[in-house]
Amino acid sequence: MSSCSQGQIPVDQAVAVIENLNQAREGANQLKDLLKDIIKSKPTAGKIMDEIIEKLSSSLSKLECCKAASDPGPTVRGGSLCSDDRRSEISSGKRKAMPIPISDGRGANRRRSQASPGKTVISETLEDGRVWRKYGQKRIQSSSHDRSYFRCTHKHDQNCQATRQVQKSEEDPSKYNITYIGEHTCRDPSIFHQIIDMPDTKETSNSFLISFGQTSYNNHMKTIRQETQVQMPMPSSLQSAGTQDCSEEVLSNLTPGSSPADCFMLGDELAALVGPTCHALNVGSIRDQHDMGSSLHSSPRSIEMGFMPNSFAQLDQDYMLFGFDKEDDDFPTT
DNA sequence: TTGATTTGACCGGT
DNA sequence: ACCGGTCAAATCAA
Repeated sequence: MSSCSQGQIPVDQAVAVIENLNQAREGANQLKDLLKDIIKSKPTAGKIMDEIIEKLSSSLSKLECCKAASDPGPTVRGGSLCSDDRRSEISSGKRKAMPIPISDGRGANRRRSQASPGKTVISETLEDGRVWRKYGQKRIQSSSHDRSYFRCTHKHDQNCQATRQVQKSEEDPSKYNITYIGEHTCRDPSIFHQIIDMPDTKETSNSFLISFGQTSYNNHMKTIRQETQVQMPMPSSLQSAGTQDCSEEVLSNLTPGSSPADCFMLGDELAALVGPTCHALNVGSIRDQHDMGSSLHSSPRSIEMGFMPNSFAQLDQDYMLFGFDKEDDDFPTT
């Protein structure tokens, strides 16, 4: 049985969905074009259209990846999943003095095939909601600006193959041309926002959010269905005393600018705060469930904790997320 | 101390 | 041989 790598959607259905999404995106683009005069006077309308198109594109790319994953095809990097695990072999000293045997993988397909140019976007910011790690920078012949190379932070811990290339725009150096290559296969909590953004999808029907903060979590959170959201003031004891321990099985999902010290333990106090309003959450027992995947994501503006029973593969089911704003600004959208 | 960035070297494709 | 993508030691920063 051929199915997507997440084991959720049969490929034949995925193909049909891709077809529908393509038509929907095409229609949205046409609609945007037709409404361009209205969009000029009401930029919000244009923004909404852009978001719709973006969501469709995002869903499409995920499904395309899903479909591609089911087809036998060339591997991205010579089929080696651990091609750069050579650090342990080169213990110390200059690399120049260390001849590398062909058999260790260095002779493998090191350069990515140019047959897959990736998806290029122009952005004023490098932020896109993902956590990237820079691994190189090169002066490019055809450009006056250097090109920077980023890989997903979770390349090693989750074998995520996503990379991006960032280059300042030739036309407008204040903007960046960002080329995304490969799909994220990691489960970065940043994508929780994308899930939360889609209140009508199946994904959120089983998700829960507790948001602490002086104001609503942000505009994203306003879209969450009422029955799965609990708003409450930030407990003072969590602001201070609760920050010293981080014994959860926390993945390295911290965004730049954050620190491990931002993590905190959710305890019985929170369970008491949640109370019967959110009886589906057995907060007191969460930290005792060792087979539960959990992750923590923090940024200068918010802290989120996600808990997924059993494995990341079941992200869509019984997913729980906690978060609160440190400030009452809108959460950065990317 | 640990994780991220820098930067020259290495390597494969053209 | 050249170009561009990636590696990894050195360095930086928190």
